[in-house]
Amino acid sequence: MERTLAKEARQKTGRRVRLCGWVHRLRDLGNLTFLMLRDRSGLIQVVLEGKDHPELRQETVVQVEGKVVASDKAPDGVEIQAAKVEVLSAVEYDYLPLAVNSGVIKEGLDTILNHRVLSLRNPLVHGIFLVQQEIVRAFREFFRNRGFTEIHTPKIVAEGAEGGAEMFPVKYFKRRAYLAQSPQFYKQMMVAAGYERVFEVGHAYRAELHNTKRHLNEYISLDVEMGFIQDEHDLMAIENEFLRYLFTVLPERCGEEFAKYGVELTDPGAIPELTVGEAQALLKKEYGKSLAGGNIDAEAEKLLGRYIKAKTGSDFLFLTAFPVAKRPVYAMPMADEPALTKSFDLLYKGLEITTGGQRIHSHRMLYEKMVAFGLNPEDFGFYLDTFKYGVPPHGGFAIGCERLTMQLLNLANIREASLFPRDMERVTP
RNA sequence: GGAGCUGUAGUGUAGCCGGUUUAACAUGCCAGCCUGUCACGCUGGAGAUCGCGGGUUCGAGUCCCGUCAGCUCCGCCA
Repeated sequence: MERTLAKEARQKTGRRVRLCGWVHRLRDLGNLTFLMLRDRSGLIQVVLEGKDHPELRQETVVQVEGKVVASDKAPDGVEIQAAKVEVLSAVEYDYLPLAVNSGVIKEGLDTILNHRVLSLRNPLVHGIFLVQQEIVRAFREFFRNRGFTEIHTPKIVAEGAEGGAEMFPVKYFKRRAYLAQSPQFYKQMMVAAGYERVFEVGHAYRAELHNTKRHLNEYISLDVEMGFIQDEHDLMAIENEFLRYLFTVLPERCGEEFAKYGVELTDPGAIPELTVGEAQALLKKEYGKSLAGGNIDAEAEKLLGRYIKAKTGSDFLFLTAFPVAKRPVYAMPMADEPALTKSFDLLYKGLEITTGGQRIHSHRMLYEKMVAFGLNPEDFGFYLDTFKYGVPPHGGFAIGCERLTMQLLNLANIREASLFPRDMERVTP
């Protein structure tokens, strides 16, 4: 008999089916036992009559055969009257280290992460990665539909995009290499290679000594780079469009998950913008907070997020016109204001989820910038050489996938949005 | 790199200005009863050398030092 998923049982009411899954919960009433069966599609109630069952415990892997019956007394109006229950795989634990079947997560983050396979079985935790999957899927769909090519760039690299201090060194045969902190150089090179528009879903590695609820040392970067732009506003426009698409598609594809997290997604509309200068003036005026040249710290991000939400109703805010000193060497300076760059950040609920901007496409300008930044152009040979052969005006941005997931679901810690987070202390599981 | 906080059954917490219990509560676990549960209920039971090491003291889960682990924040960033 073909396997039926919990979700599909309803369509087979009156028929005999075979279901497979885990014992989510047992309610033993003596001569009657209710078994909640969990599979990848969800939960369904199985009714076992009599006392004669195989040894069932929570999380035992079982196969059930029985008739699908519609019943007002069943949790979802449908249940399985079991004729046969078979243990496919027994459990051997003394205690479950965490509650797989609770509606709320009471365990601490450490317990959740140490027992990741079990915590991911909890439907609430499970849902986080269904949402994340849909974010990535929507990202791919959206950009493919606009003529972007999906690329895969190396994660073992020779030099960093912003220096070398925050990179993980790798012993690479007889020399030293690093884990890529960003696909920056390579995605620009793919624009130059004639693909014009590229995107990548890939890991980025940061050896920063940070230990906060919004930082990981390994994270998924949703990268975009496109050629033949007018300026950074083209990039902001397409990111804005992507977010509107995402917010349309997510409720359709994982509305249940958002409901569980009590989140309602509404069209972000046109995202408001402030220059860094305007934002600083506003922070000074509204909150008496002064910041050093071009700096927007974490507290400022939160305040701006709150302010914009109150003023415009938007959860998003673009910050633009960052000073040269606050941006990497490849950031395009403004023609009429060379101390500022054509770059932007995107805040979502008071947290930076994107950095982007127009890049320098002139070989000479880039070379001179590197010298001005105290970098040795020879260290960037293959990247710098690219610009000798005709690179269109271009730019791009990157979205932190875990950060977006976290903010969408209002998670308290970014580690919850990573299957197996890597932070300063954690390399296992 | 800097700063602060926490560590008590499987899990989540209480107890913490030294002595009142055999360290409490919830949940989970085990056993028994129950044919409509849905966080099932009821009865009974097991489960903690209070992270580890040292010190102060007549006496330490409680105070001090060290150590390990975790969390949070700053800088930096997605």
